[in-house]
Amino acid sequence: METPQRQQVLENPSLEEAIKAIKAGISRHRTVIIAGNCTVEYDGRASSKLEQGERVILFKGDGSALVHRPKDYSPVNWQPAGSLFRTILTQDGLKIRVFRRKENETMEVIFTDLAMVAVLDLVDFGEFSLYATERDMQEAILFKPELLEPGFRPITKEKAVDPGFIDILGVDKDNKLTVVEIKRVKANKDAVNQLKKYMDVIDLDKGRPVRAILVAPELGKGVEKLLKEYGYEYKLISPQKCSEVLKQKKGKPLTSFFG
Amino acid sequence: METPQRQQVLENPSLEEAIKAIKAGISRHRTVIIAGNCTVEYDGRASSKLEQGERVILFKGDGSALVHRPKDYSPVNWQPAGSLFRTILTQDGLKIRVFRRKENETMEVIFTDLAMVAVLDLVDFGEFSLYATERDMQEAILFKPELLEPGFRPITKEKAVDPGFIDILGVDKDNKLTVVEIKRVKANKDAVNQLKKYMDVIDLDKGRPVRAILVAPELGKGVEKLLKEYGYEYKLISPQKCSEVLKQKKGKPLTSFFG
DNA sequence: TAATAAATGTCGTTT
DNA sequence: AAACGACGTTTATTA
Repeated sequence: METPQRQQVLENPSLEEAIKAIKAGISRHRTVIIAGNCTVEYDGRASSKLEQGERVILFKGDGSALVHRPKDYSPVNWQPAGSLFRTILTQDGLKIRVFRRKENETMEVIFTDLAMVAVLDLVDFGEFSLYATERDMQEAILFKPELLEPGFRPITKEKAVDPGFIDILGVDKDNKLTVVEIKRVKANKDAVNQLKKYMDVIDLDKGRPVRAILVAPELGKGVEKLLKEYGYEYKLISPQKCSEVLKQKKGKPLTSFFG
Repeated sequence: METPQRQQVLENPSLEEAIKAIKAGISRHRTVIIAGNCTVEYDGRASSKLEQGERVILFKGDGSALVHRPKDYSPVNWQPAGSLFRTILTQDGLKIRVFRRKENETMEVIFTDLAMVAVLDLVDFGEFSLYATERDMQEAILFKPELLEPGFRPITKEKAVDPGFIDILGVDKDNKLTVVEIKRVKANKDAVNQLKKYMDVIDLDKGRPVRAILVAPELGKGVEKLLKEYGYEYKLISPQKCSEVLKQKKGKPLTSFFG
């Protein structure tokens, strides 16, 4: 009886050697890394063809797959999680077919030469925390409304109106209704238009003066002018600052979760 | 004198063994794959912290880096091409610092245990061709205008107007000016609004009736209604169909290029 | 360098 | 299942 290995690494294996390890790895939902000469075809929402060349391909236990060339951050071909893998030895080489039912998409990788095959049993329960998202900014302003301006009091968050959701709806020190739109990066004209959509329906509903404030760390070209045209205001707040405020509130950010 | 190896694969190496291979690989712009137990910290536009766990990390010769957990298509942390790597052995473990000057961003991976280190010299000049992009659809309609409707004649493509670029501007069989907006996936309300922005300035400029046609393989909810409100039209064309047409035109798609 | 629009965008949330 | 918006979006194109 064989001892189950936690990992298996093959260097320059034959296709026959490799296929056994790959099939075993995939069926056990291991992480399979293959480096070698291959072609890739994709057919689905679009279609693509990648000619012969040496790449690194990752097959993960959740059914996601990535084809990485020796350059670039983004994979040249891929399929998201939930795909099905089928590995067979053909006369063209070692073929791994990745099928995603949801989008009826297929990606086929055919290896002619293998430099390395690694089958790994990765254990990863590490917590991932991302700080300074737009949600963090919203939370920070709700927790400490004076970040926006003295006397501001939030009424609701994610207030549903016809065109969508108002990030924060509140009243200012003079009890005037105030619509707050938050962007965590430089705000462009679209952000102002989004704000205008909310203002249009708010105006209709109440028929009384309402303030509109765009919150962002920076404004894009022509955005200040556009804000002036509509009579809206701008408040510079950085996501970093909000992150700081949230750290006071609690040890962990909202966006923490467990693997 | 050593024979320069084309690749080096270390299984369960010590940090001391590994660092030599990694440093050599990075300095020669090789593709370096590391699997092992690590923590990751990121600081830049946002910031993040990833606690201990086993992952696969890719470092590419162009300065891109990816941290992949055993699940998910997308990397949990990354840096795009152009980043600088610095590898050092600290008392916390083997630390690889990835710095991107452009955004002033830093990603730090600290390995405490290594399952595998692979340094590969990948050679990849394979041509990549992607079919059925929005650009392909535009080209197809320009090449065979009857795809849109009989008698249609394009005047210009990518016509610059104040809000942006009109995909195709042409005249119909009755010589009426026609604005064509192309979407390669299901068109939503934004597509209609984009079309409206163009129509607003076209109307202003000419003061004569203009047709607006939204081209897409499908319409989202409420889009047909919105089109009717504005008096715009819809023409169903699939990117696949356009791809077919282009194949007639020439052997290769427009979007082919060389590595 | 900044702005704009596309992407096999992906990914979450809500209807 | 579709719609909607955020994303450390990334990427390409153009002014």
